[in-house]
Amino acid sequence: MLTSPHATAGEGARATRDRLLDSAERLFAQHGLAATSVREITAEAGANLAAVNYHFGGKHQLYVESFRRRLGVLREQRIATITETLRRTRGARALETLLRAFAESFLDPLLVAEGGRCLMRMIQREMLDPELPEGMFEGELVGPVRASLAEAVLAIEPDLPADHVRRAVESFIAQLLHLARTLDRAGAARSETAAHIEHIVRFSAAGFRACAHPPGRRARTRRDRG
Amino acid sequence: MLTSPHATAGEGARATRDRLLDSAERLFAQHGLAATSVREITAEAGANLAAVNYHFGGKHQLYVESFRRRLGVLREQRIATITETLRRTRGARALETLLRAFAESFLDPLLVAEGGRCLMRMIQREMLDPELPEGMFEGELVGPVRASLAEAVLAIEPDLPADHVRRAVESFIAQLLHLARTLDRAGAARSETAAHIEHIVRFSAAGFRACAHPPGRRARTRRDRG
DNA sequence: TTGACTCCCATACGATCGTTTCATACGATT
DNA sequence: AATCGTATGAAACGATCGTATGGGAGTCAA
Repeated sequence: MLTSPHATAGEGARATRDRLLDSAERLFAQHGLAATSVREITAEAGANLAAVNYHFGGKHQLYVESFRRRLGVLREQRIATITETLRRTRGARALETLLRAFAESFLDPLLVAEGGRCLMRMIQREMLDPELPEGMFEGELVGPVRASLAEAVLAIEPDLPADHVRRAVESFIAQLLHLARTLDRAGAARSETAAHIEHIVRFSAAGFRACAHPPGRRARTRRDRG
Repeated sequence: MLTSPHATAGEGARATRDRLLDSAERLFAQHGLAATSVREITAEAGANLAAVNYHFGGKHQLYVESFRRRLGVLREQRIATITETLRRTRGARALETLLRAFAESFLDPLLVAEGGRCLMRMIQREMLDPELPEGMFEGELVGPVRASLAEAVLAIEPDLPADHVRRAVESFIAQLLHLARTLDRAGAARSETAAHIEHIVRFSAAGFRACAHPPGRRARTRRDRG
């Protein structure tokens, strides 16, 4: 009702469809798929109850669509951060710089307090109760980003065993996800968050370097305070 | 119907109540509070639909009760692992030993494949959508365990700044939670899991030691390959 | 035997859910 | 002007939800 009742056909349709996606994203993030009713979504979007089935064919497909809309850009954004940082970073502290840049990029959607907060919650939910088509989440976001980050770390620290790096990337991301959960519940002060990121970077950089040959002695890559 | 229809009054009642708790725990863990119906629970427990309201006063209180039943023993079990390991461990690798013991204790409920798997999922859910009374989860499990582990690490590595240790404990637990999620979805082979635990221990031990004085130079506690 | 109490059952109630149906209004096309 | 496809609206459908109700079976004390 904010715009003219119908506008031109195509334009009006797009508006309703997008308003549904926006409301759905917010509500699905807040309460989950099962606990969000179509009536809630359409009411918040200022649309008719039947609009969801008309535009998307059902509640579940609206859920998938509201997810798909974000997955691609999030993936490209994160990978771009990685390759960009890798391109212009050299020196003994390159690993820390890379991890810091990725961490900030990773948590950025959460800090802007805008619609970004939603996506992070949707991701956490999807990790617990997968509702997306098989492999969509892993294939379109998690897998590529993980691979890109591991590759970048290996470019910086070529002496580390690839297997160790892959696991360390998991450890690093696990901490970021955990911090994201914490921030999501109690939106901490910006400075406090920066300190937390700095901790994760230092903690993880040491962890990345903590292994040269898996079984026996510790890493001694001479890059350790060169 | 497995036992005699009623048995003695007290005994029969206890049986139904406990069967409800068991089924509720499993189903709440699998699908969440909202997505689990009272009818499902009572059907699986072989009880009447009204039994939930009779014994617990409602669905939500059954949820809380099925949680409370486990929180205390889990907390004591984890703290006991910490203090016990701390008591009988000395030497340069004491930190690794402590972390390994805690990690195995932490993931143990997941590996037994019995009812333990449930609790882990319930915890992950509770971290996303808190349904328990305010502070119950944090106060009865998370807080005490976190404090106990931080204290133990400080006893082993007294030179580390307490602030850093507290954050590092978070980082360590974040990795365990992440691994728990992974194991929960795709129950990996036992050996694969052991290797993953070993990685987390080494990664985290390095992270714990990665800081002597927060801003400037790295930790050099001389314990690093003494 | 009676009454009180505990536990369980079958059933019903009101609410809410996702989805479907049918009717209408508008712009574009012929 | 007549027609068609698109977008929306109001209303209803059948299903399922959590909870409430009333009664029956069992035990125990008086």
